[in-house]
Amino acid sequence: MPHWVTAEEGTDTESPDQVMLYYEDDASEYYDNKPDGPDNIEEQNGDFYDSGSGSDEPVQRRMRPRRAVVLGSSSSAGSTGPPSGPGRRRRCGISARERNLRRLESNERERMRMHSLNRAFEDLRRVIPHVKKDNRSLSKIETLTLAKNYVKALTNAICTMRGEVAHYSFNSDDENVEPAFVLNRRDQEPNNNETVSTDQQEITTRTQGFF
DNA sequence: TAGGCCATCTGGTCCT
DNA sequence: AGGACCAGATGGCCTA
Repeated sequence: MPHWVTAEEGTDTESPDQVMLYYEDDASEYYDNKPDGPDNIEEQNGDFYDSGSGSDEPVQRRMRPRRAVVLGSSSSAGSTGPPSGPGRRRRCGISARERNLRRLESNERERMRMHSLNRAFEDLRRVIPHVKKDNRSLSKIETLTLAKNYVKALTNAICTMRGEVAHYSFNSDDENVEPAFVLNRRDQEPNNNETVSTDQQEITTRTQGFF
């Protein structure tokens, strides 16, 4: 466990508005040696892999360095809501140790939440036809933009097949992402055992040129 | 070196 | 009350 140091360590009577918490150098134990637990990140040959997602892609795992943190001050996120600082609401009857524990638990939950969000992004990347650019995976914004375009293109294809007018047109914003379009995912994923139906091939062919 | 992308921390707000 | 969600801040990594 990290050694949390407060301005008045050992007392529960400090004003939360003036307490400064910081990690000592040996606090890296919490970050570097703590079990990975639910996110299933495994280190292999210096790279980290997400065994939960089934991906062979190395998962970037960058440890944020410990830095001084002032609790109780109106730091980054206080732009909205009531003014903070002296007089701000405080939890009654919660010791500094308890607050620290809550904060660490909250951080862990937030980390898990972001990991699950990233897994969802990875799943989305897998189902969007694209070609890796410079041998790198799609960024998040590219993934979302491509997905949007893909849905629009598929919708238009369906409309065309029904003899209806296409629902969507593609504007310049849609062209921000320019990864080449892959006609057949099986070309991209040789081990993919999925079968592509005739209708799917038809749709795929009709969406050519939208990406 | 600047800029893009990202992970993480953090505190406020919303929801159950 | 506590967890989920959100957005701002920060700093590391990578590439042009």
